[in-house]
Amino acid sequence: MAKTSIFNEISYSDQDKILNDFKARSATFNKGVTIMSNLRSSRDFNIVKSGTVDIIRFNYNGTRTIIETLEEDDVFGNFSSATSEDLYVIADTECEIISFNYDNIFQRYSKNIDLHYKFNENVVKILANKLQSTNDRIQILTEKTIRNKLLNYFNSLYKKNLSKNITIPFSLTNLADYLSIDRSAMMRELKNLKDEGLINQKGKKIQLLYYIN
Amino acid sequence: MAKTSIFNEISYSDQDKILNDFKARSATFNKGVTIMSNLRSSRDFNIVKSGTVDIIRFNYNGTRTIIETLEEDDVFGNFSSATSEDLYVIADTECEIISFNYDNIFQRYSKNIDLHYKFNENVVKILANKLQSTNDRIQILTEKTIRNKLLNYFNSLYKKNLSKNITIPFSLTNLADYLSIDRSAMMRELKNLKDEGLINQKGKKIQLLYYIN
DNA sequence: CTATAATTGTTGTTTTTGCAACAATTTTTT
DNA sequence: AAAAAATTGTTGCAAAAACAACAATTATAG
Repeated sequence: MAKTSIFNEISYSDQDKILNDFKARSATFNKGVTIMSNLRSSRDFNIVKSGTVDIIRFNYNGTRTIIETLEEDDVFGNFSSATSEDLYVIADTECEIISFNYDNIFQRYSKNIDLHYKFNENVVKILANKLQSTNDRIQILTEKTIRNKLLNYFNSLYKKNLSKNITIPFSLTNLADYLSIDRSAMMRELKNLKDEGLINQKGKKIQLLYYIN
Repeated sequence: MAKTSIFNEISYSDQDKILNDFKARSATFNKGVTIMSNLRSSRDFNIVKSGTVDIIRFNYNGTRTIIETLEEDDVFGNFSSATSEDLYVIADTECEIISFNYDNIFQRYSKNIDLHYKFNENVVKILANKLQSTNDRIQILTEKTIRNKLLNYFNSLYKKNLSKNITIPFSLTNLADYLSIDRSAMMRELKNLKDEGLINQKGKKIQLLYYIN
């Protein structure tokens, strides 16, 4: 199941019809702007059409954590977070967001229904995909040691890019947070991996020196 | 978004039409039987119509871990697992499973299309729901201490049942596995929680004595 | 261009967790 | 009903991770 875009196999003119029929809203946001402040209670299904977006949790101590970084064609909505979390969606770069209301998507129209059906198919595929990457994340988190979390995470990047030269898509500080481990402990473990000749690392650039698969 | 069944708002006679149009297969399995042995490579979308099934991973050391326990109306498919995992689906009790092939679901028929559209709506809602509970699980796993993992997990059960008297739905051994913590360390922490008067616990029965929300 | 903020890199110490091993209890099988 | 298997409950000890604190480097903003 390869990555599907919401408008996969839908022509531009048909895309317009869909946007129109489903009363979708399109908006552009400048870098740093808060796109949404209460993701959990949103009734929208949103697509990142261009740019990148961060999903962020503010911790009780005032610090903020990046839960996820989304790129073009990624989607977000209330399904993106746990039931008790309250998340913010923030523009990481200038970006365009298209928003559908759930109720509108499921409204059946006599016209263009074939088209709507295709759109729904894409939505299903995207959600199934997202579910799979969420499960990937769970597998990483269930690893018991920091070393195994790191190696598992590196492998997932390796599989995505099919290259042993990988670049962490966020800061090391955020990586520690993403893997739910202490940053200094992670740095120590990265050093161990380097000393043992398993990886090269300089900042976010990592080269895997071990045999995979 | 309340829990949706795949046939939500679809009459029995219409359900038959859907099963027929989409060439769904229905099968009954006895307790203990392996329903599927290679979930990751499955091209099916499956629904538990009755009974309960376990999704299981066999660890390299020969032990098995329950990844998930599914009940009536729950669904499973290749989206249920991480890309590198190979999982087994096993009947926990006698159960009936309905399987759809992805390609068939997305085929458009001129007849009954309204019905198919409704079915697709339900599929979307179910996947969105599943994504949310998966995110709940991630939130629990990202807790740093065993105590916080336990309390977070208890809270999720509390929210589900709206009662402070909760029953762990699997053995304590499996609970430790689910939370990805050492069993003995978990038992120790349960004892601490009891000693501090935060909970009562006897086997799988737990009573929450602390203030929630 | 300089000052300020953020991130990275490092280390010692404390706390938590995992491991191992075993007895007690409960459940399942024969 | 007895035997076998699985689960629960405990503990000492070793290993791993978190915490804390700070210097060095890099990025950002005025």
